[in-house]
Amino acid sequence: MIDNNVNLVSKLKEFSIKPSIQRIEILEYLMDNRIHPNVETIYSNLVDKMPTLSKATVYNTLDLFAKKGLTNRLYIEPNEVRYDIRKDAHGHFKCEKCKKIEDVEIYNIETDISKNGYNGIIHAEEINYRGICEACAK
Amino acid sequence: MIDNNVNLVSKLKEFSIKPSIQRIEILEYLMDNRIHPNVETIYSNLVDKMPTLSKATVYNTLDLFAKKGLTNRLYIEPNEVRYDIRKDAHGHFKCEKCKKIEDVEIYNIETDISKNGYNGIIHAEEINYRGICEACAK
DNA sequence: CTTCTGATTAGAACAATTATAATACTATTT
DNA sequence: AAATAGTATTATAATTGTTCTAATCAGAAG
Repeated sequence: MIDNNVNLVSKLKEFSIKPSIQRIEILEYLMDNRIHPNVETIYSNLVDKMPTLSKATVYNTLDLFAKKGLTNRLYIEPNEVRYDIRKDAHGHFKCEKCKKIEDVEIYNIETDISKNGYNGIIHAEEINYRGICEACAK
Repeated sequence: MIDNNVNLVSKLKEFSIKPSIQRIEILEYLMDNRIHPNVETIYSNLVDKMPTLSKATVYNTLDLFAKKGLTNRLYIEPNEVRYDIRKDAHGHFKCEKCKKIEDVEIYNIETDISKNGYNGIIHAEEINYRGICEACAK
């Protein structure tokens, strides 16, 4: 546990984020639960452990994480932001039946629009699919 | 005008949508304004012409259009759904400065995840970029 | 110890969306 | 033409994710 916290703290420091108990706990939750959670899910899972936690803190923390490049914001849901700590290029699949969001591997991808003559500055890229997932399809 | 409406009506029928005045007007707005509007924008632009229009009708109509495959719902914004009538494969670029959403062409794209061994049923695909657009970048 | 800055909180405010119940319209059948 | 059934539309309330704001807290700096 202590050893684990050392890792979490150094992870935060690696991204120039000052560690606080709330930030460590939120980071730990994200790393242990790769389910692309929303703020509500994160909050309700941590509030038992940290009774003084507020939703605003979760929002603030995740905004900070995103700004520092530690997490990505996912806009795959119409009405809520999801968060993903996995940083390598991959896509997401939202199952319309079971509602789960899965990572999907995307090989051979060529979506670098700068190679297509686009000269804007790209900060983030997101590839989303919607449909029926493998488990629900059969 | 009458001629134009004929086109709009046949477009609706092509997608098995029963024409109504509201549906014709909303479709016309989408075809004339390729700005990926949200419900609010569509509503406020049409309410002068059709004073009895309600937002619920706009929501219902766009949900119907999406279900029938006439439009796509875009989740590029955190808290609101945008609508796009263009149906060929392309991406979207949201400028964080001027807030505009542009279409971006994506050539050489290989995002067909079924080719990567994914066996789910894909209903929709979305590729979003965020950053600073060409106009704001220079 | 005091001051200052940034972190955190709690709760109000806001805005997009959905749900619901009532009303109006349209087409069909009698 | 009248009655009926089914759909379209409305108006409003309710819900919900997010942001804002003012107050408090914790820790660092002087």
